[in-house]
Amino acid sequence: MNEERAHYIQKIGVTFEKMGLPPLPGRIIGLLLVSEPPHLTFEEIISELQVSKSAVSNALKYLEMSSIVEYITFTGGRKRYFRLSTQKWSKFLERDRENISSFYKILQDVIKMRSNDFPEFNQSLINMCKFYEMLEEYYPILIQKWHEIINEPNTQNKIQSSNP
Amino acid sequence: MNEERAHYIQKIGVTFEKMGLPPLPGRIIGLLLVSEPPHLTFEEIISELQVSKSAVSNALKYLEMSSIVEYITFTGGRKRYFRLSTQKWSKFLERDRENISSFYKILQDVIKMRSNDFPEFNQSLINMCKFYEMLEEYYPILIQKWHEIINEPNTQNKIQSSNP
DNA sequence: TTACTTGTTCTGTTTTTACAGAACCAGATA
DNA sequence: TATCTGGTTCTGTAAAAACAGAACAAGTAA
Repeated sequence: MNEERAHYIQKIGVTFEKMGLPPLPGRIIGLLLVSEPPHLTFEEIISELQVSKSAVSNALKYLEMSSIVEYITFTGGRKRYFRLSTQKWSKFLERDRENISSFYKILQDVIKMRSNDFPEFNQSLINMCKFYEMLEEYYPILIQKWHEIINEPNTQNKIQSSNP
Repeated sequence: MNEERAHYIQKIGVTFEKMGLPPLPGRIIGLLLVSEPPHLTFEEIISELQVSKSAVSNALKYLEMSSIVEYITFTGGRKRYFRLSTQKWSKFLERDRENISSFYKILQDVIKMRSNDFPEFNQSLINMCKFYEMLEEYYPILIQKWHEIINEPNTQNKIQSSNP
């Protein structure tokens, strides 16, 4: 575990904490991002991050439920290799959107509940609503566009990495 | 404090908790959304939510720093009336985007750090990056569009609320 | 069968968070 | 000046979160 790696794992960890994940899941994401290979065993995670089995077990359970991590097994082996689930990545992104969308629904209810005694405030709530409407409208388009871009065969193999 | 109001305050509170806010700030947002008038004094917040002065003081400090709540004073009075800062609302939204953007920067660094030994994984990281690039590109456009929509004078006064 | 590998689950501890209560303080008022 | 109003800050506490360590379980190998 060299300095730079440890630094990134740390940094990625706090970034994901800010996004609402517990600390260890955040650091596991960091570890799996910088690891070569990008799949690690249970024990490797423990020894790299110096945490207990139980903590790792719970953190991995959390990450699997959140569609962030999955595991694979190699030929016949019972041992699991955990890795970032890049396929389901967009599913994870959607979690934020669910919060947004649930707040949007609440806002609509609130607007209906309110009297007309404070029209300025009501209007600003309506304006907020409009923003979320736009978000709901454009987000699926964005996802769609993204799938188009990453499936373009001519860019598919343009892998750029500085280390040879 | 009637049933329906209390229910919404609760619901809004948990929604904002999921978005990373502490419980009381979340409930204060809920309270200020359903209150008529939409501005309340320090004491009113205390008596409505049945919490301590210190808790409210800290929660309001937190909400002001987050650009969610501001206060106004009426003619000469020393008393502050706290309300949702609907002007700065988009600033609050931007906080999420800052997390996203900081993760995007990390991702770019990680891609540079990695060897070419696992090109498939590297490619999926690059694809993730592309999604964030798109987000960074379209979000400001969305904000811009939103401002255009809410400033259209013909829709400005179309206030629709069910209660007369 | 025993024993080992690969985790999981349970129990307890440490740390952090959220809040209460009281002391405190600054400006307005009497 | 003292006193009241409108908060803030300090100190302590209860509850929750994050984790460690040990016991446990399920499959594999010997």
